[in-house]
Amino acid sequence: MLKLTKKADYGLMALKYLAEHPENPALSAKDVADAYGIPAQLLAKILQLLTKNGLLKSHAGMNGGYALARDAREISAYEVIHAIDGPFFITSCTKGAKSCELTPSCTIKEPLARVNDTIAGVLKSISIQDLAEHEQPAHRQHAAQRLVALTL
Amino acid sequence: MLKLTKKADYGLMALKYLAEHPENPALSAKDVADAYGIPAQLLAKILQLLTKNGLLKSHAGMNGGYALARDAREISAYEVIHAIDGPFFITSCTKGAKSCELTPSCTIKEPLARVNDTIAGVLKSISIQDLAEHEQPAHRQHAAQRLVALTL
DNA sequence: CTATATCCGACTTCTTCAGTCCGCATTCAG
DNA sequence: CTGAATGCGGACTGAAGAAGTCGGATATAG
Repeated sequence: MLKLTKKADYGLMALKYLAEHPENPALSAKDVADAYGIPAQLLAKILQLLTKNGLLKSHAGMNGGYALARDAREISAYEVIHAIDGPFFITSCTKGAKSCELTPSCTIKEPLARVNDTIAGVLKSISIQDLAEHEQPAHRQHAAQRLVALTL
Repeated sequence: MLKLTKKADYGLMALKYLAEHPENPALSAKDVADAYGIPAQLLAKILQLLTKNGLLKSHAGMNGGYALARDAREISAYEVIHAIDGPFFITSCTKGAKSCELTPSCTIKEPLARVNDTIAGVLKSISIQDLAEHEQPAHRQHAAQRLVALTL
């Protein structure tokens, strides 16, 4: 509950790895999988998804592989998760399509939708570059601290 | 992925319902279940969990039922979710017990742990009272807006 | 005593996640 | 041209967790 799937995790790791090795024109799925001890075939499918969603560029054939489609700063964790796991909603009864069947109106949803937006906002604010840098940029740390101060 | 379980949803709804009916000394699981169209036996187990974790007070026997153990302002959404679904971690490899087995060190975890804390902070800031009130308190809306501004 | 409650463990069913398998298409080296 | 390396993509299996059910024990008001 409230957990990222391993696929999303793997995807983030893979993009981070690519961001850390910009010298290579293309790294194969196997390269990345070996680097992290991830099942290669599984990672392959994940990278394919990311390619289909425009986050990666792929090149088939020998010495082929994947490379970031954009600068690492321009790819957010949100995009990665969204590409792999699809749109996320905190609540089971997403008010998107057919809303909540239960009850007149589960008024609970409205505040939780706001939580949902907040989480999405935080994830959008984190770039692959941020993951690749071992030290977090200072301004982000401060933002996080003030954020907690505000919301508590 | 990244979704609340229905149990947690149900728990929040039930607490909200109790908060909206402070005049009743105790409402039975069936009362609440009927009000929302939730399976009664399932909700019963959820309320038992909440009781065991000190969020509700129970009274067996005829005219028995449940009541909030504290003021609705003093019960956070975080507590409810935690009581029902256990401790939550965004990442599969929680750095709690045995940390991540994969790889030297999946450095990805550190930034995501911060996201985790942020989400927890937001959930802690929301009380059952907030859910029960149809209008969100203004200061909280502003906080959320500033939060997004800061983190984006 | 009885009806209505909570309490609690075991169980089934359903869905989703994680991972595998296999065949096909693309590209490059020799 | 051929073969190896790679991406592409559907189908499948097994395991885990979520959702919900069942049955029985205990407590309590009338």
